Amino acid sequence: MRSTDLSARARIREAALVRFAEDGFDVGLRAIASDAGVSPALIVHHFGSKDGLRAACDEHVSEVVTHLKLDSVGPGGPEQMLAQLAGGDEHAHLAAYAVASLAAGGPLARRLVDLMTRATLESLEAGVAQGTIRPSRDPGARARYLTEASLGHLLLAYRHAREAGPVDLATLFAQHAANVVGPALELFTAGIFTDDGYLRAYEAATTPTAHDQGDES
Amino acid sequence: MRSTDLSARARIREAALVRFAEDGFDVGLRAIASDAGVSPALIVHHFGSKDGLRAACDEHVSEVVTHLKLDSVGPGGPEQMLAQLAGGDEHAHLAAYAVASLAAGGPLARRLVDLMTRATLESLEAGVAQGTIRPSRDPGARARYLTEASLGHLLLAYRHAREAGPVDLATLFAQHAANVVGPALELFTAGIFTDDGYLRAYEAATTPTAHDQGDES
DNA sequence: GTCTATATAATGATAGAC
DNA sequence: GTCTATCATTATATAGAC
Repeated sequence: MRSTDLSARARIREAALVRFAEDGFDVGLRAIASDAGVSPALIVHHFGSKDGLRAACDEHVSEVVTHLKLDSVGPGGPEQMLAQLAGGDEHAHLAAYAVASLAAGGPLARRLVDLMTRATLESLEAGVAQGTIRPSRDPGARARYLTEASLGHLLLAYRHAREAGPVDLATLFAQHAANVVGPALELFTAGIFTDDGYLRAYEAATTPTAHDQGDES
Repeated sequence: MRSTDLSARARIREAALVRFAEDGFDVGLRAIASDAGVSPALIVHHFGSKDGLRAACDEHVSEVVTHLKLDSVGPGGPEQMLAQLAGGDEHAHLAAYAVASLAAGGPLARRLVDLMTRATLESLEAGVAQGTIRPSRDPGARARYLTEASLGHLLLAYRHAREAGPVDLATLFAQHAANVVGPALELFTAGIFTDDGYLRAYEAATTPTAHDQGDES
């Protein structure tokens, strides 16, 4: 909490956060330096290298997201966490950076996926306890599956929108939700199979009977 | 079908296909030229520019994939199409390029997503006719939702694997399938909600009653 | 068609004055 | 801490000989 935190170093990090989110991680140091109103050399002086700058951005976002009180995920999926981060307050550019980071990959991406998986698991288990969500054979695998699938879906939509032009996250989330809610509710309510033949066959193959157990030949 | 097709031009395109897939689209012309055993200038001579080279790769893959007889998608999802392309025969590097292209975005990506969405729709409708798949309120939206979600999920796994090291597609597909089959079958068989409250509420809000219709004030 | 040699532009990073 | 000036590298693309 040094007072220098409000100075050039923080200004550079903020500018980088925005530039990385808007133009991708291939953007040059000169553009960031120009946005921050400093010289390119000062960036290197403060962060060591471009990777150091990105690492500082990652750490900052990771810290804020981790310590943020997020509502339960609910049936909308983990993209609600991002939408919540993006919505309204001054964390909007953090959300933009988080989404860009998820789309581009890198160290922060895995952390965010894990974080959302955990939140999804908690939400699902709460639903199970309440009786609104069906129990699962493997709750952890289900939470990871649902989280990664809906996140991957969102990132596909994000990339698609980005290729058309600058992305407004609020618009993106709204349009994506509109496309997804119907089919998702349908799927989550009744599945797509008319009977449980596939699942029963899979369970029969993966959960060995008492007779099969201990027979390794 | 000119005989020159077997010469340097084709060799460059093949080398580019492999390099783009393995190292991403940021790879330099020098690396591709070296692989093809030609000078960088010859690449520009034949393809005009680096983008021209990529466009030629896109077109080649697009053409092969479009004219390929692919089995129906089935419950495994659209990644089966890619796994089928990758498996066995000499199209393996085309599949690698297709996956890399899907992961990185660009013009080919949208074409492939559309293609797989159509295949998924056909497969689902066949299942509906057979009685194994439940009918949908909006079959087109459902096919797109399922295709994009499972593709997005696969691409997340692909990127994750790539960041660890070189990717063998067959291994990737196998591991991803192993992680996904259980939760997917569970979801596709019975959903995750214990009752249809959410869906009924959504349907009530989006399908206006006879009384509501025509009332736009 | 294919090459060597080069032009031109942009990058990340450094040196050293202030 | 912050700057100017510059270096070294790499990139795509071009010019022109053969």
